[in-house]
Amino acid sequence: MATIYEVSKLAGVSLATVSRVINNSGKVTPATREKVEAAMKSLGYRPNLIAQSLASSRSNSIGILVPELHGPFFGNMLSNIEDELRAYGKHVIITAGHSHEEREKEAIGFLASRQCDALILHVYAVGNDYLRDLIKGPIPFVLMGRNLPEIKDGCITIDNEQGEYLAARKLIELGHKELVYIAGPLWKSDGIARMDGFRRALDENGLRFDERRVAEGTYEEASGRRAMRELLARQLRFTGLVCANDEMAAGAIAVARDAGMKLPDDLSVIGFDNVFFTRYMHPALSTIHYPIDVMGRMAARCVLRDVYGVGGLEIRNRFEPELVSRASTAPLAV
Amino acid sequence: MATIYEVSKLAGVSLATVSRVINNSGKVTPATREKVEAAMKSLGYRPNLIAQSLASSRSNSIGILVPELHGPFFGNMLSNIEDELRAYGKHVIITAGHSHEEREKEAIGFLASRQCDALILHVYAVGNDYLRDLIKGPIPFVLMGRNLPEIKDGCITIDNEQGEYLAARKLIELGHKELVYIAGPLWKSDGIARMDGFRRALDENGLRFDERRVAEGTYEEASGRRAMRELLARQLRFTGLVCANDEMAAGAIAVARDAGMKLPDDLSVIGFDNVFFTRYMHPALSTIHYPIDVMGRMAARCVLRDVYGVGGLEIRNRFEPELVSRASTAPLAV
DNA sequence: GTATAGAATGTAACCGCTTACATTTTTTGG
DNA sequence: CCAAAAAATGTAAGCGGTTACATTCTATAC
Repeated sequence: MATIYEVSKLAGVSLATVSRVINNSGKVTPATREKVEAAMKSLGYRPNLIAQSLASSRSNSIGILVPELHGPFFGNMLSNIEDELRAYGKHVIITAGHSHEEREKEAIGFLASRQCDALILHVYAVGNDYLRDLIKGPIPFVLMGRNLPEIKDGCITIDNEQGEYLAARKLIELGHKELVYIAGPLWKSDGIARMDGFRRALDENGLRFDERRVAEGTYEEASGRRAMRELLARQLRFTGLVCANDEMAAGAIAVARDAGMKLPDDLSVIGFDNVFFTRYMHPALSTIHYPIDVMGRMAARCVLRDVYGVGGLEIRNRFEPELVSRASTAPLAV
Repeated sequence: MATIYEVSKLAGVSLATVSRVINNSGKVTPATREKVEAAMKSLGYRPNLIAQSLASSRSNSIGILVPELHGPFFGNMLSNIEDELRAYGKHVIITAGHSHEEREKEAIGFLASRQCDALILHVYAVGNDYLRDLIKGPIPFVLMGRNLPEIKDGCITIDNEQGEYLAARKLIELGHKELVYIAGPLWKSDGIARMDGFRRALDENGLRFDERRVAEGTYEEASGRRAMRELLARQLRFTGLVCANDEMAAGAIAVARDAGMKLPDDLSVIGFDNVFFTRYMHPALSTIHYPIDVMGRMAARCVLRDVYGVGGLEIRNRFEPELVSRASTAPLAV
């Protein structure tokens, strides 16, 4: 690989001048610029980003930390973040934290030592205190799916409580009075918020919240299956199922079918997130739309604005979930 | 952020010694090692990976290029690659090429200037000649889903032709004689191979291959819908549908249903890839298993072996697709 | 106790670039 | 045509590490 030094020699100018044309900074005569560019081309020169970063203490790369790389949810987010950032010549370094405290911390450490200019964090396991300490650190970050009052403008959130409220209310409006709930992990803030929303819908409609009608899952499909089995084993009667996310809904549906239930005749089901495959399901799954794609873009724009001083970007921090009504929810059969 | 210099001062040793304990290289007395470690801890020191890379021309990071970050397929691959690499303290830089020649090349350029120690490439658009040139370059790479004879040991592939052969044969064995095919993009090598496999199954069973019974898609769900509409518009009779991947199958199924077909009674469908959501579909989709997870791991191991000299790794380069029989395929109704 | 090999540590150049500042060249105005 | 200001270019000191080589220390053998 050719270095800046060879370019400067070939072009007959100094290192500084070459650097100037690379970065489009400072004044350079069109004539010399041309000479330098010709030299660069003829050598196939590409700046060494590592050296640039070290010298300028700016890496033009943004670290992203998500719980998982697979699955239907985060890929979408990553894709949009990368898109938005690339348009401004920024790059992403992606890593997974697996919702595990130590691994999340380690990942943040890695991204930091990698000299990321900023971080986009979708974390569950680390505590707010840890994040508050992180604010004091040198590297700015934006937080997804989680609110930290200290950095309000750097949080991209959605109203999970309201979302699940809408979901449960939908079933109630359809006439269902006997509901069960498959919750997300109740140590995660969104898991709690969603369950709260479910409960509020019951309260507002004079239905009793009953712990026996709730089973906790992990947001994974298999846990949805497990949860549904538990629920069935409890011998309750129910005609409506609210799931804290779509994957668990998919799992629960499979088990319900095995148990002989017909959808949506015997059981109406509603999920949460509106991931892409809900449309492929049969019946297509009703759900709550979580605009993770837009939210990813917004996180990227926060970085662009706060770290790189890009102006004129339209940014929203707070999102409202929306009901998506499909075929998996039907009026209660009389 | 503390630097190595501060550590060395606090510990009362030289830079070199600190470097030695960081890298566990060379000889260091237990006593001094302890002093240094204490100093590092008390300063909260973390080596600057950028500086390390520059000095050592080894970045411990591997560049990954995939067509897309979203969708059901590549997330799985990324997840497994990252897992495997992390276990050896290596890190990934992920980027998307969108099956677009310029963007793929640009991405490779970026990863190269980022001083990646190696690349894992899942590319479609760049030609073999370009890849051959890349071999001559300084940065080793492994190729996924594509074969380049020059670097046989660095290719992780699957027999796409055989896979689609199995798929079509399955339907034929079930008694279906009137098949249609929704192909992948026919400019992609796997798109072609899969169609070849479909054709071979017909040939071997005395069925005629008819271009009117083929519609080309892009591997995306929407294109599966489009393709199915085309097929229906042609007024052919068919009882079996082979799709070049699962997403298109999902789209095609939705359209077939809208047209009044019942699955699997009126139509048997088989996909390809065995992505996670095929199990959530109803009827669950028969498909061809593509072990992208294991293949990701293997790619990672190639890098570990070839670039970092890790020994004793079990590595497979060539994979055989396997038929996964589920409920979407049924014997032809008489 | 001393010579000597081997182990531990230190010194300083270098990785490829940026950038503050110094120097040279060009432009401008009287 | 010359001085002063402005513009273009050059010089050299880092950025935070690694590493070849030089130096110092320790242990061993006689």
